[in-house]
Amino acid sequence: MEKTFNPQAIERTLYQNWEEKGYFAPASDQRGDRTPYSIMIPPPNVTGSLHMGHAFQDSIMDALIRYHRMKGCNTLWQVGTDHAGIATQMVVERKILAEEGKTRHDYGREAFTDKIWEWKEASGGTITRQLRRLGASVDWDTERFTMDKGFYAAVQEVFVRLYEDDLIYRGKRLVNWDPKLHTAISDLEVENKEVKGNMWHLRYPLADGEKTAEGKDYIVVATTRPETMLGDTGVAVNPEDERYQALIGKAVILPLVNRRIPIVADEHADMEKGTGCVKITPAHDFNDHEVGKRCNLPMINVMTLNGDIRQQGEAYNIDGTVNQSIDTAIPEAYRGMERFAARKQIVADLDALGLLEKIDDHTLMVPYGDRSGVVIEPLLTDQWFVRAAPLAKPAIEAVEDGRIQFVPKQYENMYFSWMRDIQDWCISRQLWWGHRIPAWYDDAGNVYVGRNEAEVREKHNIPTPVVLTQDDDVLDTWFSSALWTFGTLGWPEPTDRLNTFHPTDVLVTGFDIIFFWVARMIMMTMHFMKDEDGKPQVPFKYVYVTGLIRDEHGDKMSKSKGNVLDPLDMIDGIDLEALVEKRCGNMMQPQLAEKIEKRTRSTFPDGISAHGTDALRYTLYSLASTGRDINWDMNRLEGYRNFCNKIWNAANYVKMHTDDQDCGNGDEPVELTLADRWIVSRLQRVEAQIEKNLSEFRLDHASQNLYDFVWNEYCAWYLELSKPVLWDEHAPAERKRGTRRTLVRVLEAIMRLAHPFMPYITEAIWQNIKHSAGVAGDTLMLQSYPVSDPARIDETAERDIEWLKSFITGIRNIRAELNIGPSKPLNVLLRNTSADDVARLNDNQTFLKSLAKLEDIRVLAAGEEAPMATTQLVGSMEVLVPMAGLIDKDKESARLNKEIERFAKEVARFEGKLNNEKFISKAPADVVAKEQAKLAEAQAARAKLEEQLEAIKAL
RNA sequence: AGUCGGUUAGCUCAGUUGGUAGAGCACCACCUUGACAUGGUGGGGGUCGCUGGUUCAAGUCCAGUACCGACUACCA
Repeated sequence: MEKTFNPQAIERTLYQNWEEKGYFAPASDQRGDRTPYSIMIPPPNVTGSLHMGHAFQDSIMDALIRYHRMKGCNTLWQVGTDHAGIATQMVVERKILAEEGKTRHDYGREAFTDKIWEWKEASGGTITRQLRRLGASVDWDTERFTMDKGFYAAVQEVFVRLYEDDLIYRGKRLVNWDPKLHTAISDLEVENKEVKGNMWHLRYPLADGEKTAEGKDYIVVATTRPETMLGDTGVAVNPEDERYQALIGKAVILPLVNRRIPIVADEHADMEKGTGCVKITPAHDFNDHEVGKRCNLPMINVMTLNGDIRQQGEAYNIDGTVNQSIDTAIPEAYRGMERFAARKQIVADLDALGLLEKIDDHTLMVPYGDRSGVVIEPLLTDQWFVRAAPLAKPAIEAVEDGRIQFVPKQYENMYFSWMRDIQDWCISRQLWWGHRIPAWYDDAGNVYVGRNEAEVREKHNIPTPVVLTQDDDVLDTWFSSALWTFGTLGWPEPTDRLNTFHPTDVLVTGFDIIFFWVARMIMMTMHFMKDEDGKPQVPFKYVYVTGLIRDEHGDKMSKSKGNVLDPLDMIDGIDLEALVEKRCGNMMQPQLAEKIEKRTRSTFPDGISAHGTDALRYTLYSLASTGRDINWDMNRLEGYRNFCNKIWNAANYVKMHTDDQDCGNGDEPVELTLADRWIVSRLQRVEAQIEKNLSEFRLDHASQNLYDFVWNEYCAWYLELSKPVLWDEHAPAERKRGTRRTLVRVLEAIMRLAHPFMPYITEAIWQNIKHSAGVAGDTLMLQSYPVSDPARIDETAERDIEWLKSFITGIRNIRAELNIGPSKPLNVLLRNTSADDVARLNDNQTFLKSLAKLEDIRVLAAGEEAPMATTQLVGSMEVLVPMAGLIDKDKESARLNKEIERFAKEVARFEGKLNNEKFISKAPADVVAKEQAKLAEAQAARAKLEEQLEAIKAL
């Protein structure tokens, strides 16, 4: 082993070896009871790269997988990537525009999708390479892609069956239209942002000479979108509204357009808001659309797919059929105008006509496309939808009755609130990259759905001369990823893999995609996957919802903020210039570069040093608490890098004393010291803690348990306690043998315990010590996970070591207080010793002398006068360090006074409690007894310290 | 507007069924002793957002309140 821990020297070769040997595959391992345990990786975008969120979630999955694999489960971690429709298509479109000045239309559909496949082949490996660096023990043999052949078949099958079950339909509906990307998007892909805008109050003249109650010949409607008035087909007032009772059923003349539109009564109109009159544009507003349905108002579409004003409106009845009776002319002035320009013009024209009552400032929520960043337009188009409510019902029940559990549980609320009010899901996208919808049309516009054209022809008896054309649209990416748990296992074929590994055990994901993915996966899986009794199968038993990793200030990591941290840079390190280039180069908004550069230079003046994968992973585990936001902290990373170093050096020490030595693996007798028995006992406890915390997905606690044990017990105390035994030439062979054996076996157990968290360093060390520890095997990965054995918990040894520790700490305390160097040997005297103290003293002279650097320890004889000394208490025993000439009277008095005060406070607190009648009578007896014992102890301590103070003063 | 989080040491965060507040980093002092200075030893530092209530006992349970945040819906 190298002298200092150097992660880069070990990581790559270890991973390669694991992968080559096939240890990640379920079949590689034949130990244990082989209970299936499976996790499906949330498929990252195929052309993406690993960010902190991936590193976080994948590290958690790897820990769970490695833990269960070591426990002897038949373990599958399914890996794969997502074709990521819009995201990938956009990347390639941008690329060809930048490199060739072409658009996708220059290429044509087929050539363009070929181009994307090329790009996928070229850059698709990045994220999987990075997964390897992270140590992810995924089963590479069965890697999947959401557009591979098998998945394609699964998607077609699902679509066809849902259509046959009347759970998919096509229709002209109002959808969220992205005028830049030219596609419909689902509700979830719309981001509502608060924007400062205006409210325009418009006068609509009444028809037929009608007058309002106030005698005016117009009514006033308020709107934030005046341009849509071109498509108004009514004005609504509340049926209860007395002001307008007389006008219901009458009409207004729509200004500029001069269309006569009715005044209708609908509860949508709020009497409290504005004037109480609302213009109704059923083709351009979701609420108005509903009003249109209720009041049977036609819809007039006045916008193009670009979001410009049409040359001529399109009229539909509310059921979507074409309406030819309405005049859909659009005033010439606005034809072809961009939507926001049209808004300006229309307002100006209304003003000129004296129809603009007033303009108010108004803050409103505006919908933006999450990919394009442009304002979304509600638009009437033909789209495919999934009827969500029937699918949601069993999916809700599965969470209600606990077949699926969210961890932390609070996320169930989020799930329920969305699922119980679920809207139909628009699944068609006007893109080229994705799963093409398996629907065909004939010239008459009839639609046929089937697995392929041949099937469609056969089923519907369509002769060859009839031309069928396939639907141009593709499916929402989330439609295919909703099939991930069973699609990856071979469905629709009834494969062994499906039978063995479905339902999966746990889904690890962020709360941000509960709606996008988790909910839809539950719905789809429960519809298609049934167990032997025909009951719906859930996709997974647990949903472990992680928080989102943010930067050190709690800000979301984003390229435009320049605060993105690349997990690979944590592992391998990066110099400042490279980091600046990475953050500022190739930016969509170059004007931010200067600010980002400045920020980067001040946050990382020396770049980022290499910390290794294990340190990165350990940091992620330690941060994996139940909160929703997780603030990244470089200091923690450094702390855990140090932890790795600590482990490495401890292993060096162990090797130094065990390599080629008799480690008690044969038949020779061994003697176990108190320290040996103690560390074995403590090991059982930490094993139990880790087991419990892993079962509750508290990896933060588990990693903390391990850290405490390794650093504060094994390294800080046990290794020190082993030294006097191993250094002592005269120590009996069986004792040395026992200590060597314990030393190396506990280290070996620690390596197994820690392996799911820090796979590299543990494997590297384990390979070095396995022989001394008396274990065989090619890899730590397939060793059994340590199980706590309650029979090996030794409470006596634990109490004895506590005594020893407080003795040693007491001496160290005196050294620090009196400025006595750690290497200066001391003589100590003991007073007020109990039988236990004497016994412990006799058993542990060597330990005490070595760790506290003592020359002699002697119990004061009865009646013997104690010399001038400074004192520490170990329970009721007094440890005296004679201070011939050393004493600083003032300093020592001050120290004693401080101690006395501390105990006096305690005494007061306990006395107060115990004098409380109610406490005595109501608190449980054991609590009272404990308080009494504490009081007595504090009182005794105070008394002794006071005695000493007197003695000092008397000097 | 609704739902759900958060508010604990200078910073980032733990705190499991109510029983005298913890970690890492930072800080102070001392120490290069035969695993480790990416280290060791000792130490300082918190009226647990605020107000009430339940209880012998509240960071922990209940009610209210302030601030911060997320999500959902809506605002003509």
